[in-house]
Amino acid sequence: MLTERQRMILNAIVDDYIRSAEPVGSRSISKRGDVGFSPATIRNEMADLEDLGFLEQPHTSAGRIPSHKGYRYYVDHLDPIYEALPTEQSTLRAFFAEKLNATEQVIQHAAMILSHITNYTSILLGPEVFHTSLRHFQLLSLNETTAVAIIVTSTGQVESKTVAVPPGVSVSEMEKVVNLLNSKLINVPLYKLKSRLYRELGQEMQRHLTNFEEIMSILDNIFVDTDTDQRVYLSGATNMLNQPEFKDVDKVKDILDLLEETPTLTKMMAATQGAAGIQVRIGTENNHEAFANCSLITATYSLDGEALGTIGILGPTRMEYARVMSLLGILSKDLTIMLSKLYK
Amino acid sequence: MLTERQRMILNAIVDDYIRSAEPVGSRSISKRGDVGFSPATIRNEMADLEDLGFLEQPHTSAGRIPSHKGYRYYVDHLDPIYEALPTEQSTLRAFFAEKLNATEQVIQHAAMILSHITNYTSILLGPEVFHTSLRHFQLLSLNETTAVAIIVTSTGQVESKTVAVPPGVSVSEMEKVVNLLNSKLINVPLYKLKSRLYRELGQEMQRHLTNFEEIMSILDNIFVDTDTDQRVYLSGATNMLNQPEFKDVDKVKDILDLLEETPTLTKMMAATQGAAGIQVRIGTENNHEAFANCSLITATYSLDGEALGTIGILGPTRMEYARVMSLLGILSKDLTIMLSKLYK
DNA sequence: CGTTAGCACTCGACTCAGATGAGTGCTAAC
DNA sequence: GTTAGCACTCATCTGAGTCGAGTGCTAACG
Repeated sequence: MLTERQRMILNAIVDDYIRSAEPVGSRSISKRGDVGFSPATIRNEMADLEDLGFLEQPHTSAGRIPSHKGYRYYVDHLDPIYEALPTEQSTLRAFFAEKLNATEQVIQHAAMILSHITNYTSILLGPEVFHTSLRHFQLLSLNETTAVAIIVTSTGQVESKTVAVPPGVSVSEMEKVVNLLNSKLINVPLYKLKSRLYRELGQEMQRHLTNFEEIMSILDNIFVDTDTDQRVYLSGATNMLNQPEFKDVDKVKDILDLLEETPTLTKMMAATQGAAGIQVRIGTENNHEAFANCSLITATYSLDGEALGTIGILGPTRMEYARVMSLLGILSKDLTIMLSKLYK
Repeated sequence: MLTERQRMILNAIVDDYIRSAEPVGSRSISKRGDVGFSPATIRNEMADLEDLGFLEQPHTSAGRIPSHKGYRYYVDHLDPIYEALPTEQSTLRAFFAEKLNATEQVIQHAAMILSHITNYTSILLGPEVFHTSLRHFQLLSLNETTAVAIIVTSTGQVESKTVAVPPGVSVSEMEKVVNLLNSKLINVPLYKLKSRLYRELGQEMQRHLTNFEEIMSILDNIFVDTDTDQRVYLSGATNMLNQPEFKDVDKVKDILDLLEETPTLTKMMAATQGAAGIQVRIGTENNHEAFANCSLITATYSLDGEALGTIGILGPTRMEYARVMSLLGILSKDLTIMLSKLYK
């Protein structure tokens, strides 16, 4: 589709623009050395690239900037063997040297490191509780009307939920249920918990319990959120303010607002959950008005070969794709290794 | 210290400036009606107020803006019977109509409501785990080397921590300790837990346990953070960007950065913990460079007459003190009532 | 025929001078 | 003590002029 020379020129323009955030002119490309042509020749090619939709011109007599299509081409044809700087790699490795023994801590800390190294905003999705399994269940009554349910998952996460207990349900009855769950449903994945509960234990419970209906509704209540609730960790949101394209408050306000909306974030991050490798969504590919000038790069970490969560970096469309992709690749692999060490 | 007329003029200037964010001139004060003097007279008084340090002038031929001292005077002499608008009050009340039954949910939701109503940033400090007492303790082994400790407090909060288990410590031994804690230390405030543990149970444990030292170090590990860890909830950070004085990215960057630093926030919020009533800290009174142009208004909510946590609003020094103070007053009282209903 | 030098042209960014007007301080009169 | 009047200040706005980076086009070159 593009000639080799066009490819090189497009590449040079994107590179330059990523560094400078200013429209790139034919002269500066020519001077770089890696494209050995005169400005005039490059101008001709640039005009062609603009016709093809890879470049844009803010106004006549300005240089060119990459269009979304241009970024997309750039990313799709990126040199795959690019390696992050050794200093960055070592910072990242140092993180894994630290002894952290709770999943949540690990993820949270990873988010911080990632935003610090990259100078962009990091968004991490915690382990998908959905796919972990039940390790221990407990119901503790707080007073006459409320109780707290505690679920410990196979990854050592502790989820708790306070629920209302209808009058008439006794402590001893609840204990029966808890014992039943702990003896029969250990190691069942959480997303199967509800159906297994009904299918296998329904009859037995009905026999043992006088307030079957009420107790079932309590359990429903407990498991309703737990299995969709993927915790999202955000770090370095204010790094957005460092970007020259967002030096105008109005432009960055919508972005930061959206970052405060955890449900939306979760949904956005989960969109590529399961896809292998490193995903890049450029500008409008994010399907959010506010992120029209942002790119999101994501990777997945896993446990036992099953995707657990997602790590991502949000930056301007003019972001250092190669560097960030390399770093995310390293971190996702290391997270996978670290988590499996923790829970094997 | 100030004459009645000076007080009125200062009041009028602060009011006007809070609304308009623009330096206030003598003419506009005169036209308001509540100060029945000509611009010339008001000008004279304004000059005096500036000499006294209550007002500042951005430049000759501009109006006056309140100095920190001016705001301080304004706040200290605020009409104490100011009432928030009925519509705002009803929004706030509606919040308490919702049935929420976990402390954490309540606080988090309150933070959201508060930032929405006020259009400022809300910072809430969750119940001080420190002062709640132990309701239930549990240690669950995850694999050979790690275990998860679960602490349920009297307010129904569930705190968990994953800890490393040194080799040689057996499950049965840990169970002994757990049983001991649950039978002897229930209802002991968390901050006394460690000392009680050593004083009362040290001997007994030493008798029962072969690995006394190791187990004690695990317990130390578990209780070390729990008692200082006050969770902070932030909402509406981006509301800062709405303020005209922060329309410059550089000015707001430091503020948002500081808001991301939870430990600093916690410390700042806890600074007035325990003080009765509504506290206002204006500009540099916050002891943070970045908040030099911000004011923080806080109130405390409690349980059983003991301060549990703090709710606060952060805004520009030019913030609607009366309105916010009224709203915080209402919310803190209602929170106190709601929490005591939940846990009595 | 692809490449390049040359040149006229475009247009945002910057600068500077003048006009505008909100607001002040001072003085003198009420 | 209060106020009208007035000269003065100074940030903001406006428009003209300049600058320069960058373009597109044409003609010449190898």
